[in-house]
Amino acid sequence: MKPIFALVDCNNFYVSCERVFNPKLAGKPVIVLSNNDGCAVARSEEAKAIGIKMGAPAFKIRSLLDAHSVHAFSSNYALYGDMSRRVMQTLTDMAPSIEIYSIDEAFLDVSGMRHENLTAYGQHIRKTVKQWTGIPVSVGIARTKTLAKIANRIAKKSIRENGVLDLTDSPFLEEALKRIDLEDVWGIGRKYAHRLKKYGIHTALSLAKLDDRWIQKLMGVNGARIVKELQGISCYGLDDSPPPKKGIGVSRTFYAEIDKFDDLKTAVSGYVCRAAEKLRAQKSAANVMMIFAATNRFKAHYDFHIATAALPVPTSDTTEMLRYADQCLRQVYKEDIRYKKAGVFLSALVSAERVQAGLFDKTDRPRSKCLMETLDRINEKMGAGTVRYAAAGLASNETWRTISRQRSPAYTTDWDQIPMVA
DNA sequence: TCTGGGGTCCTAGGACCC
DNA sequence: TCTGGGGTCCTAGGACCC
Repeated sequence: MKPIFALVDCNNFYVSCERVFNPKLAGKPVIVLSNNDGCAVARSEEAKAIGIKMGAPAFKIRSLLDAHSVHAFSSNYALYGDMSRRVMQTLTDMAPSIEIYSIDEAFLDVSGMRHENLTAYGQHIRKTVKQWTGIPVSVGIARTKTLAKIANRIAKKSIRENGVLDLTDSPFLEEALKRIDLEDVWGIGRKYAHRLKKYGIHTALSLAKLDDRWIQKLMGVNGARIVKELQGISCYGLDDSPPPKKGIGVSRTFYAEIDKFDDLKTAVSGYVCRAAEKLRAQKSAANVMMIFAATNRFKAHYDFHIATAALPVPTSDTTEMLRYADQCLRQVYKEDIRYKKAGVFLSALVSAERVQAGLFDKTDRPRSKCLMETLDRINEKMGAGTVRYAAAGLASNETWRTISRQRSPAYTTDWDQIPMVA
């Protein structure tokens, strides 16, 4: 049976989350900013219409924001993560199988519904998600994931489609492909679009008509797959149980630059604690740790230094990882450098259950495992950071820490911040 | 003054082996 | 002086995604 995919994509997701709890924002220009209130990472339609670009630095669009009274929010990941879970749960209940592709997108396998009216089904999804979560979504339906992406894009932009477009065996498929620019095709970024345009290829339609071997030479197997997908031949199936991550990283840009070792160590220790938590959450242990620190990449002299530690036994123990992080950081750190960003990468991950103890290992592993489990359980129940390592700093007023001047309340994840209905 | 964070996959080339 | 062929594994870098 040839597959059919539906791509459900939340409209301007972070902005929509803010609007659910603040209805006065409807119809007004709204943006959500990245960490340190740095760049615009989500924009309402009104904000896009004003000319605010994705990723625009806040300081460069300041006058635009003021002139149009744009509502700008700091990122509220606790809120967006929780709203995402609600949307995904709703979709899970409505489809035979689902692949959660990102925080605001999911592919559904709708092959079994091919005799039904898929447009009506799409409308049903839209209505239900909106009703149960308050989040508006668009639905694109097609024979391949790449085509479903395209259908979704058109559904979102075209008023006539009313948020849903089914391109399955559609006579309008060619017309749709003609309307899609190269760089809007899933898997074609700026670089490849530029290269293809030199050969006179400008739309998804001209891409779909390319010769197999020719595109393979230019873009490798991925390019050949994209072309096939555009032709309606499915190369990417539905992946409903994504494998554990192969690497885990935590990094931040500081609000103010750091030049003291102790401050840098406090910052990095915090990131290591968070990375170890993520590692344990997916039941993995790491063989390799990398610590890096860098200066401001927008200044003339850019410095980036990284040190690697091979962990003798794969571990997810925070205490142990903090020790190695300290060693690495001593190799990285230099006086008289003003650091703007630092982070940790954990790689060569293995399943925590299959860790072999080293011959000369002196660590009491069962004991440390028990401690970590207790720590994670308390923090899950009582809120993140209830119990934490002193190494990561107890003060929250250091000048380098990430700031969020315009953060909305944690409406759905904190009892003290739940909206009241009077 | 002020510019995010976290991932994936593929490929080419080097090291090494028989 | 002459200097094969084929395979695997690993790594760095490039390109992409949200």
